[in-house]
Amino acid sequence: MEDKIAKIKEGTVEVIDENELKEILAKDKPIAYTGYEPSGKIHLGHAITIMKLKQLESLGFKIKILLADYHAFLNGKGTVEEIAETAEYNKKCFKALGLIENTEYILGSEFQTKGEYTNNVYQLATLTTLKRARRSMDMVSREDENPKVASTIYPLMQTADMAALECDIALGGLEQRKIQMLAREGLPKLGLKAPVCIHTPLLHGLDGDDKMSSSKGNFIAVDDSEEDIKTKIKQSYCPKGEIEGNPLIEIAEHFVYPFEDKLIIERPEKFGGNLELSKEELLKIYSEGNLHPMDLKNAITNYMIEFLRPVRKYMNK
RNA sequence: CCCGCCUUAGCUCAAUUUGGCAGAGCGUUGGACUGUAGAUCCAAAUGUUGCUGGUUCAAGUCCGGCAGGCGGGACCA
Repeated sequence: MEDKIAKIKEGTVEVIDENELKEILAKDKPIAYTGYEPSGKIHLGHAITIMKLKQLESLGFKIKILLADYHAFLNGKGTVEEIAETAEYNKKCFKALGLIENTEYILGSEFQTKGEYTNNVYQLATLTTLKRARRSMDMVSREDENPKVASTIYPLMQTADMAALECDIALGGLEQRKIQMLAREGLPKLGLKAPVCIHTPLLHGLDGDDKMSSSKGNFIAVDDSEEDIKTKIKQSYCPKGEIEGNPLIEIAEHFVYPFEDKLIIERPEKFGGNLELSKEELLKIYSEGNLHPMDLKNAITNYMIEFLRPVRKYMNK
């Protein structure tokens, strides 16, 4: 039990609430869900949550992935038809990342117009202030000079989703935090049980921006070609000696060390020869300025090309 | 339904009272400097001026219509 909790917490920012998590772990087949707005590219940021879902699956959870087509529509991401296509593509990406057999993929529009669901949304609408709803969308909403009513319906629907999907855990990136907290507050008011909310950290963009995001093009997509991975990493922001906000250090933390004890760094003799670094060693040597950024970049490039090889393979078949 | 205002490069905005070759900053791209990127320096690219009709030798600029947006008013039997 304690062991499971430690595993679940690993690589997350917060679990709200840990005591409730214990109760959930006692259940027979608890349900964990994450919702994704269909997106043109599935990138490493998405992959962090997918990997966490995989882990939850291995710990006995049933996984539900919401392909949130209506949410994307409300967020101005395109026409319903375009979004439906993107959703199919995303589903394939998620499968390529390993969520194949025991994962239930659910299209939002399949249930988000039903009576009980919309009733919950209307109930929540009477309980939620405009400001609170808008504020919850700060990190999620597409920036819009003229914000639409849609952006305030969005968090209410996300709350209703949790009830409809009967989830015990709602997993999401940290940008979801305010919506999730709104949900934890709102659901009990409807006499419903709020899920445990788990938030994963946000990856910095390759350009050093606060957030890796498909709209900014500062990401590595899970199905990027080897060439794309190379050039993207080569052009990445990577200040010497700095660990904080360094996207390549973050990639190492989230994509290398959960799976490998050592990161292999190959470099010519004139630069000191090859190295194999544990996480602690990497952080130490890099922050001391004793590992050249280019060596780190080359190592991460080689690693990520291999890491994502099965994904590319799956996507191409 | 009525009135007023707004719409110019990817973004923020210029374009002299009184029509005269559509510009800047940021961003983007390319080079220089670095064993990476960034910073810095140098260079370059980018426009159906919301759409549409008209006046004029000449319209971003003046007139009409339309669309979208913002603000207000009216209606509240």
